[in-house]
Amino acid sequence: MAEQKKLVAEITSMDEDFTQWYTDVVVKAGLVAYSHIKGFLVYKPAGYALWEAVQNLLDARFKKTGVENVYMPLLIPENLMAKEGDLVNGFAPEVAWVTAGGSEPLQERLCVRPTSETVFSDFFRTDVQSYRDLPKVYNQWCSVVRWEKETRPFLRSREFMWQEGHTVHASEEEAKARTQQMLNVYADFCAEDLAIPVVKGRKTDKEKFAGATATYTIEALMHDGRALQSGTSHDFGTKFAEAYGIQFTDRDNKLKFAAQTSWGLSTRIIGALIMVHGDNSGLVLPPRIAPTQIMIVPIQQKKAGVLDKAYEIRDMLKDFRVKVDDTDKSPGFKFADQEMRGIPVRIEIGPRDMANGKCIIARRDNHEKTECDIASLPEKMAELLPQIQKDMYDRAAKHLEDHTYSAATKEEFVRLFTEKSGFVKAMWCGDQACEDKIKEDLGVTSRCMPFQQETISDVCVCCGKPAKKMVYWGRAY
RNA sequence: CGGGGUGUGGCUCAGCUUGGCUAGAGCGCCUGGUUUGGGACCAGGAGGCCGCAGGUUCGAAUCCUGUCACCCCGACCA
Repeated sequence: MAEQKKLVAEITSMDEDFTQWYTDVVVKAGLVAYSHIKGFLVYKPAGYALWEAVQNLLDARFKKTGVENVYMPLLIPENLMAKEGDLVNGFAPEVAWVTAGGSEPLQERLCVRPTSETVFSDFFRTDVQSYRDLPKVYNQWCSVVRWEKETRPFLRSREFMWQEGHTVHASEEEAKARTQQMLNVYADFCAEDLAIPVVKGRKTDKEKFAGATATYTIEALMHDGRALQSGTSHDFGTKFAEAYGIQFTDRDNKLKFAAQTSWGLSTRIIGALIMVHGDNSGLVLPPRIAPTQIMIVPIQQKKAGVLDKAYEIRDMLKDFRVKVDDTDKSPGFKFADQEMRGIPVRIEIGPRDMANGKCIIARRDNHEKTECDIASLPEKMAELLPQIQKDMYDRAAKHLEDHTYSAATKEEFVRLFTEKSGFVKAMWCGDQACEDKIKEDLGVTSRCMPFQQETISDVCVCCGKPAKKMVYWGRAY
């Protein structure tokens, strides 16, 4: 039953053309539609439901750590944006501007937020006066705009939805602890809810967020061996506080600059979900995130009692997110369509099964079909859905492991990136010139300096000087 | 921003080179019927200022000029 043959004719095989496969899945699974503006997407119900599920699961994790949600303005005056030099320079090329209100030109142009450090900082400036006001652990769910030149659904769009957390603290240690805490929230969310294993680490100075003192990241590996930065957490130290004047009086009656963090995870994570778990029949959703977990397909649904039985099964399974496909499409169409959409479990029920009180259960992740007593379905599903979740994580973890290589020498490094796709662990001297050269020569970037360091050799894989850090390298989306 | 390509019913495209009748196909959609365990079939039906503006011509989807948009490939990015 676990046949690999392509059951759905409309999508390109992922081995043939991974990029085209991705586009086909995104469109055919009904996640998004293109709009009239490049890089701005219509999120259809199936796509938005995924984002809602991300929001619900992640927000619940945030709240457990004391996060409060707020909302900040969409537009930022140019002078406010300009106060922190690195940030402006970092985002300047991709900012969209509002220059007129109605028919009147504006005195000062307004930028559509590419990220909200500036507005949060400006707000904190007046809102924080005493150590008693700290910490403030805020988050907003919103969309931001970055005028990207090349766009891909979910992976890189000009408008994208995300959450951005912004916090202020009385000490730099506390801020640093918060960045790591949130990075762990992201990593746990990916592993437990999305069944996506990630590598946790710190970004090099070249790759870090404009204006941050340190950027931490979770990096995931897609099915084609390319890396995707899936969530970031930034430590600002007191840098923004100094630029925006966020000072507070501490216990010792001294005026001090506050320490800040920010952390974000975007709709890009949906791209990761597609590219980590998807197969040649389409999307494959882990049960915990799947908007619909079980779809019941009645066979010969016009025969007396069949639809009633399907609804009866649905009611038995009301602890799960379950639906009956009672459209008048043929069963074959429904099977293929639901596979395209990634629904984790399908239950087939027809006259043949009804006669002996059984039904067919089909797993989306491995195409396995089994027979099951209708009466024992609730227990069976309570067991099967977590099993699928676990199997999907294990498969992704094995893929990550199998596609993570080590290179001790430059020759090995070059060979691996020429012959293989995935992460390559290699030593680095800490000099940006080597990062630049590696990018130039191989099109490969440093993904992160993992928290779990190893010593592969003593010297930099690029220049041969003494090594400072072990780095995960990869081709990134 | 540089190089290449494409704009024709909801979608994928044909027609354009060599201007000419009422602009076509497949898919999808609607109605009715027969079907239903891996993308069903029959019959009937609806739907198009040919991206936009101007020009040439008796006549333009087709030729010319301009313009806009999108796609692909490179330099920048969650």
